[in-house]
Amino acid sequence: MSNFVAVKTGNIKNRKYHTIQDYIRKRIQTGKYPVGSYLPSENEICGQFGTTRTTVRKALDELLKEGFIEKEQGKGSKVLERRKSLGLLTVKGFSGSIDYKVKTVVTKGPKITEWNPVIAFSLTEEEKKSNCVYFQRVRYINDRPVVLENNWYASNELQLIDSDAFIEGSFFKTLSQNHFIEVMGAEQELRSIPASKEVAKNLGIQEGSPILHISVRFRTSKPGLNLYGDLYCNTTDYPIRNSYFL
Amino acid sequence: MSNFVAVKTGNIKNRKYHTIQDYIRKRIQTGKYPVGSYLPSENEICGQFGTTRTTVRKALDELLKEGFIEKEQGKGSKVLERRKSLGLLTVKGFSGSIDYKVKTVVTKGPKITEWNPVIAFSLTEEEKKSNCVYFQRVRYINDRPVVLENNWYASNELQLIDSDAFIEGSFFKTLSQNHFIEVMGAEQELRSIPASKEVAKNLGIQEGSPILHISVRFRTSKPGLNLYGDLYCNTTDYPIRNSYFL
DNA sequence: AAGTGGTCTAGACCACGCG
DNA sequence: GCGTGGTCTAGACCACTTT
Repeated sequence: MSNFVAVKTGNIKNRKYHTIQDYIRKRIQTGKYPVGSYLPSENEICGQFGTTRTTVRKALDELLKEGFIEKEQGKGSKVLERRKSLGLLTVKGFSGSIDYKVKTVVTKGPKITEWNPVIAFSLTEEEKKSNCVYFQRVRYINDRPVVLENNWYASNELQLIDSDAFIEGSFFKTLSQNHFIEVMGAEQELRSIPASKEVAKNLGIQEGSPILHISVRFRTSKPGLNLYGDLYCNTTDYPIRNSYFL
Repeated sequence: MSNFVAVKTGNIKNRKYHTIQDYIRKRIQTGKYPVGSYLPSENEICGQFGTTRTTVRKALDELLKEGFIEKEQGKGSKVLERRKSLGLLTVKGFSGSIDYKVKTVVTKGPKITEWNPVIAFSLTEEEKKSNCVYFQRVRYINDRPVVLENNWYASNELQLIDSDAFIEGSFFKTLSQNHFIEVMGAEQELRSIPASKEVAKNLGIQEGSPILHISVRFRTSKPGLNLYGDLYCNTTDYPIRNSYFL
């Protein structure tokens, strides 16, 4: 009898494992499966959705790839703190180390403006037609400014989010928990350049000293929504780190 | 009856999908499944190994993650050109674009020396005890020197490979095809620094102009073997690119 | 129509972690 | 010893691509 259910499963775009995957992801994003806790066992999930372990495991495998959970044999599937950053460039000391005091200050915006021409990537037609939301942040380590960061996104794709609403100062965390939007990938261009007068002033360094400039486009799970960034990093004391595993 | 076979499958460390995965990977590395060709169909592989599609698909899934193949629904599993570079930093234009003429020249070694203290990562005890193989390369784009690259690895882990033996000038390709060693991941530190006299001379630029310095440790599938790198990049005309997807 | 990969069922035994 | 995730069998139907 339950085979009739099976017949229904192969339907157009109604993949059962997607349903399970989306359900669990949303519960993680809204904190109903808190960070550090364990998901219900695979067999329990089978019961909840009337399916088999093969299908449940496929859903969990996807969440594993997305970085929401990790698996511990003999124990269960644990909800992870943050998404595992795969290849994301991070300032040494940012996120993780306790030896550093980290602070982020929003110095401009968010406000609606025209696109800024410094962006190293070509905008889509839809983005060109739209205005954009812009904001600027300065990141501090041990009370010294280390990164000056400009960000833009198309204002027709996402409302202006006030900086007061940033969860723990993080724009991405806000996107995930309040809008269910996730970062799917990114492209970056890195250059070594002399510091301009404005950058030098913001980072408290000499004009012309070597600065790492990063231009980045983040792609998100919301089609058409990209986040563009323009970062100026003083790497003298805190180099940029990037680790990845296959 | 055939269930008795199932009983045997769960054995210690003899995962059937690993056997299949290793077999296919080795055939790809040695060119028996040439780049661009299609693997035998999943059902054929089932026949060859006396197993079911679930197991074969698990093996192919792993090869997919490792970047050796891609899947095309309705057609088959295709052998990929190179391993998909996940988060690897590459000079814009290197590997892929036809607009650039790329050349690599080995300027020093390979030869056996002492470890160089510039390496930003701490060596393992085994590495400290061993001498190391060192070589230096300069990478050109359109006949202009763009990257000066120093490399080291522990000489007790891998014999000295003569630069003449580098397949297409690539050390990693040589490792894969002749030694079945793959890169499993890497850690990198990036800094923006003024060019030293030696770097300036090698890259044909002014002493003191901003240079991107990358210190990298590649981890390989051979336990204990790491490859260390020390790169100086002139990013004025060719920025460094880094893209990744989840 | 035939062949390929994608999804799914309904079981089974194994290795691991913990009380 | 029991529950958890890890591996595997032996089938089935679906969607996509090509002949």
